[in-house]
Amino acid sequence: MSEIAERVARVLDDPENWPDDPKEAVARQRVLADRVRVEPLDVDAVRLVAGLDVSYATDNSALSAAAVILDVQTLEVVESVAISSEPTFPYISGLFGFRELPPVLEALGALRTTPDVYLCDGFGMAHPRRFGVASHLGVLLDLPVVGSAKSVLYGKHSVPGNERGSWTPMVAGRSEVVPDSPALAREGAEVIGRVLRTRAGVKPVYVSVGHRVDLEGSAELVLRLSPKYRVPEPVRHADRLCGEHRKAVLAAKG
DNA sequence: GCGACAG
DNA sequence: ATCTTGTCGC
Repeated sequence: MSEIAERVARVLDDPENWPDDPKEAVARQRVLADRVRVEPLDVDAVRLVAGLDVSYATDNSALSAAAVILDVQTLEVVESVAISSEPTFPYISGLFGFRELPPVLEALGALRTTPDVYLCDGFGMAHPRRFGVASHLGVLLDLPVVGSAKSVLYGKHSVPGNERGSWTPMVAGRSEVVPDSPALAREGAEVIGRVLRTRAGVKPVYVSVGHRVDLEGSAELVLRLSPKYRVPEPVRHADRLCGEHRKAVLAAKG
């Protein structure tokens, strides 16, 4: 059993990690959020990235997770895993991890290749309690995780330029005030993420630090992983795979 | 009290 | 997230 598989087993087996009540879940987030660490990410040193995603039926009857490892240089799939299970926690905005991480962890435990970085479809620190699913996963396993979301949950920002690669900062807070230069220069502006245009003229993605990476490196990595489409390749592959897997399991069950 | 609300 | 036809554009 790999080192990561062992960590996964310990994390899944600890009841403390899986509250069944939203109130307890929020309390748990506040505790774990203190363990989030920002560390430099040397993008040039990254070889393998694992994209993660989850798919589920509207009626909550099934839920599948996929982990797909890609070579950053060639963007070719090195290994992929998909598993299926049932939801154990409801969908509540801000409490994603408690619903999606159990199956994601199961998939990660089945991987035989060890990626350098993990990429989640969701937020890291750009979250009301600075503890989105990417941070949640990162802290549970103490591994480097980057968050890449498709819409905003929390924070304010202005709109980046239309060219691929342009970006604007996401700042903590809920007011209508956008973080223009004076606002950022102002003391106390807390940058929690980055709005990144990965494709010219197309809606941007929202990048944030999950755990043990930094925002600059995370954004650079996401941009490299999105040479053609809005969503970074590892997540696109994982999205497609878990969707197919869920349908296949559904068909098999009848 | 009211509006917002990742996937 | 999922359910889905047609449609606009490179």
